[in-house]
Amino acid sequence: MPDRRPDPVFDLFNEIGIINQLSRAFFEARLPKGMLLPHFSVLNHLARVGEGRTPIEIARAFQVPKNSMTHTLGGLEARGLIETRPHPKDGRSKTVWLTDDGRRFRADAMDRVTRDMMPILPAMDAGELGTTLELLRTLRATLDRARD
Amino acid sequence: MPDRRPDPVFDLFNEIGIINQLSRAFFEARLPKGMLLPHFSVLNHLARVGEGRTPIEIARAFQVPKNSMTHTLGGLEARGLIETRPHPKDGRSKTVWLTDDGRRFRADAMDRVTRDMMPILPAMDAGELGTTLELLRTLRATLDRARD
DNA sequence: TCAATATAGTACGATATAGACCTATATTGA
DNA sequence: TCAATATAGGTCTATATCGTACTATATTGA
Repeated sequence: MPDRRPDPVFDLFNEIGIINQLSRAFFEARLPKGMLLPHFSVLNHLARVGEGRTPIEIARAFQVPKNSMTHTLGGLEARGLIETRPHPKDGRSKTVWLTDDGRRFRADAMDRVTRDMMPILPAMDAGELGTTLELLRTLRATLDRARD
Repeated sequence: MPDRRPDPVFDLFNEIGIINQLSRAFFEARLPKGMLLPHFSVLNHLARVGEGRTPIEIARAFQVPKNSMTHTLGGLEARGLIETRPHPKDGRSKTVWLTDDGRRFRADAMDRVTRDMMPILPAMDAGELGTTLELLRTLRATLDRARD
């Protein structure tokens, strides 16, 4: 008879929630006042995945409501770290680009966080890290599909 | 020469952030209007780990600021799902207990969420799940220690 | 073709989250 | 012992988050 209550999955969500809190705190302690994790995450996303994305694409990538992303992008634009241009094909939409300041800011922040992250890494086995990432990606895809 | 940029760990944090969003949405879609994931999480924590905890202990368990926990507990108390009693040993503190309504509510919500979670489970290998939980607990402990 | 519907983004409002500061009680150590 | 310090919890405030409703543009299909 299979377990009727999937405790391990609840434990997993619980652990994920706690690590989310801790990593948010870790990052934000290394960002200037007023900059939050979502700001850094979006800059990083643009630098890694590519600029010229639309706000809705970015919102989907982070699985946050588009309103939240509008707000985050507003903060970045007010600080001059991104700029938006009209969408060449879709009049309803627009595209998001890093400014030079934004690129610089992101690189600096990344350096700072990376440096302080280094001592943490040895605690984790590379193989297990791979397995973990794989499982989390599966879980993410499944949850994504489960969302009617 | 080792990788100077711990991409996999950043990827891990990123995946964790996204799953956090998705699981929050999954749970909240199955809770009555106005009830949020933190409310359910605290009820569940009390039921599983034990009642009679102080607010500060609960805040530490979830790694959220005590103010946030005060707010969450306030919501639960206003709905009659928990009650607080003075701390027997510490006049500054108090203890948190489930009410009968709270126990009932938590059991019902758990049933609903568990039922809808069932189809998701086969996507995950039990062994990998164990490895993942272990690694995340290590990471959590490390981050916890890194926090000066 | 063009009416019906879908989608991108925004404005507004409600509420969660969390920082700074305050009060009361506990703990510590000279 | 008791002054100095630490801790639990709350208040006040700022802001992040996100739901609802709206406008403008795109897409669809009869």
